[in-house]
Parts: sequence; C-alpha cells; structure tokens
Amino acid sequence: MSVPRLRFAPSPTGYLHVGGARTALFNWLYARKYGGQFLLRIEDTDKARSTDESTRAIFEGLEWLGLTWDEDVVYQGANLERHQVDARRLLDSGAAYRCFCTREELDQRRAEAEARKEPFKYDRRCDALPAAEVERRVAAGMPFTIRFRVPDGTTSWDDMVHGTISFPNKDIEDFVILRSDGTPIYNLAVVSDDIAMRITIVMRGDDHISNTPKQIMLYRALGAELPTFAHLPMIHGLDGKKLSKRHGATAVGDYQHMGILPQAMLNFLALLGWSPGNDIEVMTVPQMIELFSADGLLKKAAVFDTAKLEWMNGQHLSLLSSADIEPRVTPAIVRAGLATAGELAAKRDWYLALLDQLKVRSRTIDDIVRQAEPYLKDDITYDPAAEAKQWKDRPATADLLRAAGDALKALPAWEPPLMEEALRALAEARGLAGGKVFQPLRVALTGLSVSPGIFDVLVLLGRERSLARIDAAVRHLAG
RNA sequence: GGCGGUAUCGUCUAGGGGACUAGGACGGAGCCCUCUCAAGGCUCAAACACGGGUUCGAAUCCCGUUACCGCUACCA
Repeated sequence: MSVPRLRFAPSPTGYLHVGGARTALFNWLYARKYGGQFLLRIEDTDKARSTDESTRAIFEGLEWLGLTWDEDVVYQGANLERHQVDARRLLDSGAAYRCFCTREELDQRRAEAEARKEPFKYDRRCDALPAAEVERRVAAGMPFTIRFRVPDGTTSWDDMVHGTISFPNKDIEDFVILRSDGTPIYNLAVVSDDIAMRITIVMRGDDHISNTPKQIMLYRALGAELPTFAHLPMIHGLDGKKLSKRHGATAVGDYQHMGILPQAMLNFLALLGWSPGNDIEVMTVPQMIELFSADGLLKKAAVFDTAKLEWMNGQHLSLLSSADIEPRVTPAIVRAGLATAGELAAKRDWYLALLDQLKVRSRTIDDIVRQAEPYLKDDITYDPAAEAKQWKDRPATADLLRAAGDALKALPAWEPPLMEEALRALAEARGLAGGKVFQPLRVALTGLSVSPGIFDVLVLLGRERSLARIDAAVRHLAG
C-alpha cells in the first residue's frame, strides 16, 4: 500500500475561508492519521483574480491553525507548460479536438437554446470539420480552443464519503481544456497537477462533484491512475445558504482576531461534517488525529454556528494553563493599551494568577482582555449601572465602605480567610447579608458589579491598592 | 430547465432492521451552588421532511414527491 498523498488546493482570490480551512483540516488529519503527506498547491491560473496578498493570507491562516504542509508549495501557474503539453497529447491522441467557435458565437447559441427552453450543449460542429479545413484555419492563424471529446457511456466512481456516484456521459458536453490564449481550464490544470504531484486522495468540497466525471475522463485519456475521491459537504450560514461574507466573519483571520484559539477553531471545524462518535466533542489536536477516520465523514452540509464556536473556545481555554495562554493574551493586552509586555513580564506570577481568575469566566481571549482592565490600570471608572445598583444610598454606602476599609486595614495578614472573617463580622454587626457588603465593595475595587470572587480581587489588587481604592470610593461618595 | 448531491431537535450530531419512551452537545427555560459574573451539577421544552413499499418489525433498506444545495463558462 503506497503512502497516501493529499493536497489542499485553494485559489488565492480572497482570504482563507472557514470552508477552505476545514477542507485543509480534513486533508491534513487524514495525512497525519495514516502517515501520509499533505501538500499545498496554490491555484493561481486565474491571473485576473489571484493576488499575492491572498496567497500570503492563505499561508498565514494555515500556519496559525498549525496545518503544516510537507513539501514545497506548488504554484499552478508555474506548470503552464506541462498543462499545454498534456492538452497537446490529448489533441494528438485524438481524445480532444480544436474548436474554432468564438465566445460570441457560443454565447449566442447558448442564449438561443435558453430562449427555446432547451438545455445547451456544444454540438461538436468543429469536431466534424474535415482535416484539411482544420489545417487551413490553423495555418490562417485562426484562434481555437481545445475541447475534450467526451466518450459514450457512463462515468462513475466510488466516493469515499458518498459511495458510488455516476453520471451519464451524454449529459456532459465536450468541455474546453485549453483556452485560445493557450492557458488551461481548471479541470485540465487540476488533473495535470494532481497526476504530477502523485496525489492519491483528492479530498475537496462537494461543489466539485460535477467536475469529477470530467476529471476522471481526463485521467483516463492521459493514461494515469485514478486517485480516490472524497467529497466533503459544504458549510452554510444560519440561513442555510452557502457561507459568504454577508453571513459575517468567514475568514479564519477574523476569528483569530476575535480571540479564538486555533485548536478550538480546528475542533469546531472538525465537528462540521465529521463525528468521532461516542458523543465526543472537545478534543485536542492530537486527539483529533487519533480519532480521525474517513468513516465518520458526513454527507450533509453543516451550518456554521458561532455560538458553539465560542463555547468550544471556552472549553479549550479551560483546558489550558494560564502560562499556555499568556503568549496569546499578552499581545492583545498590549494592543488594548492596558500594559506593556515588559510590565507584564516583570510581575509574571501575579499576571498568571490574574489570568487564572479571568479565563474561567471568558470564552475568548478578547473577553479576558476586557476584564483585565481594573487590575492593570491605575485608575478605574465606576460603571454607572453598577453605581446605581450597588451604591443606592450613598451616605450609608460611604460609611459601610469606610468601615470595611478599616476592618481590612486592621488585618494582621492580607489573606482571604482573614478578610472573609472580618467582612462577614462587619456584615453581621450591621445586620446585613454578606453580599450587601461584598457588592458595594466590588464596585469600589473594580468599578464593576461583575468580577472574580471578592477575596480574589482583594488579593490580586494587593493591600495598598485595595485600601486606596476603598478610600477613593468613600471620597467619591461623600463628595 | 438539465444533471448531480443532501434530508434526525432552531444549530452541530449519535443512530447501520428489534437495545428508540430517538441519545449527546450548543443555544433556550428553570433549579442547585453562591458575594456578583462565569464555571460546574441537575431538570425541562425541542427532531426522524412527506407518501408509498419491503419486512413479523423501519429513523435505519427501496421507490416516488417535496425542499434545500451544487454544477450547468474560453471561472476556480
């Protein structure tokens, strides 16, 4: 059994789309699971739409996800000569013929057929041209395309995900393989390259199912061995339509910038169109490789639901230690202007303790950054809603906070059990439930009505800062 | 229009003729825990597209219908 060779072959006409990322993921998982090779080919034959920028975006997206490829990147555009040679071989062997019909003529005939409500199929008129006439036209420099002559019969294959699929050849017209300018059409370029790259498994979106019979005919006419085909279902938006920009974020980079972890993205994508069974959902990347099996590949298109992605990210966040996520959080904090990397490094232990507190109540890296502000910045601002809710009776609150500050200040050590004892005693002395003390205090310390446990906040802030914030709140309330 | 593909809770899915009173997860509702918010635990609502077969028995197999998606270019 030969080593499986798979490839991901995006065209660089935009950013790395989540659908493309998932196709890449399944190819990669298959290669990793079965000891195969995963290759990357950039299909840049459409010069008008391809850009270096989007080629870079594809690399970046794949690298961020950790979907590494095994050999040098293949640029389809660099294989133009081989594509032409293959087209020529097909022409010479009689599997293809020259077509002198112009695009205008074709468009017109297509429109006429349309008007008559008939399906349009190229009528092979140029295939019927006498050899002498063909020669005359070529000699006269008439432009021509090369069309593949579709044989009679049926073309079918055993698809890895769909089982047997077959197409009556009569429904397939003699398709163009080489344009009049000498450049190849997609189907030729793909087959030519897949043969050259010795690809054994072609795993791609099921929007290519209709191209497959054409490609199979090309493989045969070229005398090449057929690869195994696996057609993955598409990804749709919430409205059931093929996922596109109007559904919001569709580029993997969008999710990277939203603070999604690559492993969570991969995990989520893997579950769209594949299931390991046994109700398993949250998986690390090694586990995904371990569990991956082509049997679990589904046929049905899946809807991309970001709510579940965020939940998944939260799951992965809790799987990681604060030290693991620190490299991803720090740049975001720096970008938000809350601290410099140097400042954070100087108090690393404290910083990691802070992350431990914040990550449990976060779903994304951005959530962590949002919550970190009161601990990283010197000044806090009181959230109006929190103030209105927890500081209703301002004089009484000022008094309560002053007392709480005094109690805390009197503590022999800055430790949670002592804090709790003192604060609960204060509450009891005033006939209040603990929360009636903790909540106003939380606002004084963080400016917010939501935070980690109050004693954790006190520890994170430290004695001096906590006491100072309480003082400031008392002054604010009195003033 | 032609051809192809697909069809289980709103969403991701388990399910491979009897173990189905159709399971899990997200989201939703509620309860517990609790100083808030999360996390966690528990509970509830929620689906086999429809119609015919085959079979003692169908979510599972077959056929048809419907719906949705894709392809139908000198795009990829």
